Amino acid sequence: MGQSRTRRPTIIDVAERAGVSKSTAARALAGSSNITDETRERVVAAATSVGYERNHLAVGMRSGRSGMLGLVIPDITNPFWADVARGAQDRAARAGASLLVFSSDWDPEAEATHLRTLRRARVDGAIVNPVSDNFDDLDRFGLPCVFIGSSAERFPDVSSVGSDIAQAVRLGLDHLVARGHRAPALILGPKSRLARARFLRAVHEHCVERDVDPAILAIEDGEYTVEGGRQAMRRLPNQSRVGHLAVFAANDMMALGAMMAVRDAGLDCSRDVSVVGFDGIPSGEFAWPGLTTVAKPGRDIGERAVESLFDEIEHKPEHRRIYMPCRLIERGSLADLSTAAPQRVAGAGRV
Amino acid sequence: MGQSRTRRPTIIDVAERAGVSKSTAARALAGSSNITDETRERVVAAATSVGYERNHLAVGMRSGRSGMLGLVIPDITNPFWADVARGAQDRAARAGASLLVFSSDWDPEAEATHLRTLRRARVDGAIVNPVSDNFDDLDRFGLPCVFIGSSAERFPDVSSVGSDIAQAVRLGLDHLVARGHRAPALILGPKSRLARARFLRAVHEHCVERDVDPAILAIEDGEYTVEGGRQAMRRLPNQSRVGHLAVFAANDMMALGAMMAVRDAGLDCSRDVSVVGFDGIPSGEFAWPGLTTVAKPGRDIGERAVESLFDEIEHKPEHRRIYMPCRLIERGSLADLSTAAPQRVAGAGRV
DNA sequence: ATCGTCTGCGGTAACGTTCCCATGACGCAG
DNA sequence: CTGCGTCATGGGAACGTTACCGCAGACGAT
Repeated sequence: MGQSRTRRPTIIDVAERAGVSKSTAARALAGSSNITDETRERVVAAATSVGYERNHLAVGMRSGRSGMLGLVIPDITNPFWADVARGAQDRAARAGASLLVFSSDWDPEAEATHLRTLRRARVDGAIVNPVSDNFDDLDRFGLPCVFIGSSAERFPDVSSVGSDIAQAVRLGLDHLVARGHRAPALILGPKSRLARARFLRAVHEHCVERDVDPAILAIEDGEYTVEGGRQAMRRLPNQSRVGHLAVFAANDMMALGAMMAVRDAGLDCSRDVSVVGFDGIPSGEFAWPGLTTVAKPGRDIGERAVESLFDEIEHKPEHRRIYMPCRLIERGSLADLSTAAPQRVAGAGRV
Repeated sequence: MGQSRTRRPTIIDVAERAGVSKSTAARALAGSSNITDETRERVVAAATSVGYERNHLAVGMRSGRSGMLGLVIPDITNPFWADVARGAQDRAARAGASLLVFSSDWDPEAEATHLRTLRRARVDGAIVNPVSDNFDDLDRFGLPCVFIGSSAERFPDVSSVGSDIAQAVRLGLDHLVARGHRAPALILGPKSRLARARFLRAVHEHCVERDVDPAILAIEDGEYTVEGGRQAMRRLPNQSRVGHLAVFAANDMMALGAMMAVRDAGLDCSRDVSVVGFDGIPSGEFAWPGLTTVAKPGRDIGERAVESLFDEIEHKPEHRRIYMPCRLIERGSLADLSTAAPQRVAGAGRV
């Protein structure tokens, strides 16, 4: 309504008002060297009185630093990634930087487009969950860069932050074993994804330590979606062999889909089938039964990624790989077979 | 790895390479007037060969337009708001603009801080879900601005985009009535929120049209959270009076909380109690039973908000209020009493 | 008293872009 | 042949900021 559509005041307006040169005004506002207290106060007073606000574009132009960071994630609509974005945004804001967020939709082309946009916007650096497998595309960023997620492993020369999948798998399996499920079936992501391989490797190691032959584990693949989990569950050998089927899914969405498949089949989750997920998305809390899952610290990952990115921008050339610990969230989707009358599975002992 | 850490090429580099002046290079790259085809081609070739990319900071500085927009929402972690952000981001990208996203956490102070940050970043405009009730704070933006959400009603002089709550309530109530629930209880948000009043008004109108006295509706308030819904549900007069309790919640999170309270009480949702939500968040799909809800078009709202913001920036001074239609998502949380043997409620007729 | 040094401040250039104006070449009409 | 209009191009300024350099005055030391 009443807001005057006039030009925003510049440092020159401030200088004139304070009766000094713009150099002096700039120095006073920068807070630094060789200024009389009296002058500084006059400048500061003038600045607030005209409502001066430093123009970041001009600063960026002069300094070569825009004070902006980019974040490219597969899907801001997925609560896990939103959590990452949230952490990154907070951490950036604390350092006085702003965050440009883009969703790549798992599309390498969209990813490339967004990265070009970020470069043009002159962001100081970017955090990317690489969807593309193409090293050349990524190498040509010409931008300080930090990767998120397992696929980052593909690019050994770029700093990365991710969750500690080995520890997470261990957490999930320990819990399963403690509840009497010694050889759970696995629902994994597409074979093309590196995360799948890492998950599987961790499972194998855990099995070997427990003298369980990993080969006996039933495995189904699917897309990282509800529908993918649902279909994978349907393909899983049903519990003809064992009295109770336990499933460890590599993703909460898939786990929820698996639970739906269980219901579709007229069975009961946790009585007939146990499900453990991986991610820690809020939907798992509202499912019935609540989804027991291994939660990734999305927010922390976002924060650490920004910190790593700052290091990268400062040319501290220590490319690092950071793995954040996950934690188990126990809800109702896992049956406790350990205290119940031992069934075939629980009593199977070492296979 | 091998990327050279050299200076990014400027238009002057392009000009030199093409053997023309920077003015000519600029004209050629702008695609416009009075350029020989031959020169233009030479410049374009030079540009691609040195990998030139226009510096948006410099453009912004020269033109006074940064090509960036701001979005301030309560919580990016909430899927509904993430959806809004997604729509806004897409629409902005289509117009060649970038989006700065901030979460205010329902905190007026954080909101003010973020708006200051946006002003300093020299965004061309901002989309805000106003948390603050303080008109002065908001008026002093000095930024082209579009509001989202019901609270925007408080500020009649600012364009706004929101969901059509009247239509949404009608949709929900029509569905409830069609299923035989003539007088559902309501779980609403805090009295301070304008959205509550609008919701309630729409309910009243609907009741009056059906010759139902609105006063007979049981109403409980709560925070817009799962816990808020859970507690509100507990306070609701239980079904001593009526055989079956139907609840219309003003928010999906509250609806999910209500469903949890039903389970806590040892009752069954949809057999003993029906619940209808409002928002359309994904969690409602995975709850059991699936949450029947009125879904807001978050993504569309984000897109339209950006379009309105562009109008605002162009100084088209038609402050407008846009209400987007909602749609019903039918899942399992609502019992159908219309076909079943009419119970007391269904048979109650007009009260 | 003179010289050197230090301190506070002003002038100016530079970041990369675009826009306005000037300049020179060329064609065409008088 | 001259004058004028048109068109492609070049030169320069401006956007707002900061860093560097230089200058003037003050003050201590010789």
